[in-house]
Amino acid sequence: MTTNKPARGRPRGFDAEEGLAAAQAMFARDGYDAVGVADLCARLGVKPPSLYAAYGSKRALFEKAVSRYGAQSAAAYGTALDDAVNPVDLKRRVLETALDLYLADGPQGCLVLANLSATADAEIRAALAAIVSDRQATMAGRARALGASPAEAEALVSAISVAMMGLSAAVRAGMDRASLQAALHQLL
Amino acid sequence: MTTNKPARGRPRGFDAEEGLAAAQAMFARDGYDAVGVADLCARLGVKPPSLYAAYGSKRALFEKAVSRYGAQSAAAYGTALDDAVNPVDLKRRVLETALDLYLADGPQGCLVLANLSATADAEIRAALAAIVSDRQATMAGRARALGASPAEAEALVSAISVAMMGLSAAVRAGMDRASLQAALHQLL
DNA sequence: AAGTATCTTTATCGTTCGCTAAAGAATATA
DNA sequence: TATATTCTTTAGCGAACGATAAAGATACTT
Repeated sequence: MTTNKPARGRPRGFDAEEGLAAAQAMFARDGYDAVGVADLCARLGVKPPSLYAAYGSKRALFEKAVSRYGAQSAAAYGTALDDAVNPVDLKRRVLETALDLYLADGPQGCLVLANLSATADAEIRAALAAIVSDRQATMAGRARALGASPAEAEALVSAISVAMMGLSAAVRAGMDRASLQAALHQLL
Repeated sequence: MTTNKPARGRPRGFDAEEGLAAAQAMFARDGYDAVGVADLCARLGVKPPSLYAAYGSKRALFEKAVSRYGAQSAAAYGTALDDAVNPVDLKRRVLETALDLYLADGPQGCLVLANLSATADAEIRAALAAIVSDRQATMAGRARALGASPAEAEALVSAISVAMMGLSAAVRAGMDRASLQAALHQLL
């Protein structure tokens, strides 16, 4: 989709999309605060001005990484919502999808939830909270479409949200997959 | 218990226990990384050298705050474990106790779990992880005493741990008490 | 009163942070 | 070839961080 225009000046010496993917992995593993501009530059083999020319700022780079993560995970969650046949089944499918996602590419948890909990930057927390809020609204709508009352849908979404936050934190705390699955089935 | 020795040199100009309580509240609300030495000094009405003379370092102060938190919460969790009549009841009692604790004195969540998720300092994370591990061992022992098999006790403790992490994170994310309670009862 | 021990204040130190001005290098167009 | 445009490098800025040396203040002990 990124139409390769003829390009005017000196071409960029690195792949911006690869760099974004690497940055996303670093932010997911270590968190926004713990990943420094120097770390990112070292990983991308680039000096700070190149990184700033390509992405604008550390925050902008993080937000691009969050967008990328959202696009990646949207398909999995969409399938879970589409396939659900009733509200309780929705909860099970969403949480199992989440756990699979959190354990993919190493035990990194959820980029959104982990940084919502961990980042000191208030503006970033607000942006992440808005994403979570959107997710919750989508789930509540689907739950109502599956027959839940508004109050039931709210409660269901709250339970899913708490469980997702717990799973993300537990994954990052090092809990192994078997224990996580045992925990999840106890919470369904 | 703190025997007031006659005191030798110039007396301290502030109450170290009050300062510790204030620091604990700050660490609980904002997290270890986000609370600076300057913030602590401003809150205690003290210059850095006084704070360092009294507590040693920012990390030492945090660890004292964690100890204090542990002593405060031990009674509540002890009651929950003591009163439990079977493993499932134990889970319910521990999680309800946790939620009450997390909402006391403002929506601060769990000092241990919140900082385990949020802090960039690896040594602090390790110390907090050890505390969590101890807690888990205690709960598993009590679950076995109430008739759970070793495997059942492990699964139960994993579920409790995931739920506690989720509750702490959800509290800190601003979820209201009613939603938290609805979520909790869906996860029991 | 003299001496000693402890705390408080002032004024930083050295490091790391995110970020950028200025100059050089590589591509396009004219 | 000349010029414009864009990226990269070198070098470093200003701010915030945790922490401290040195000097002054206040208590107890002798």
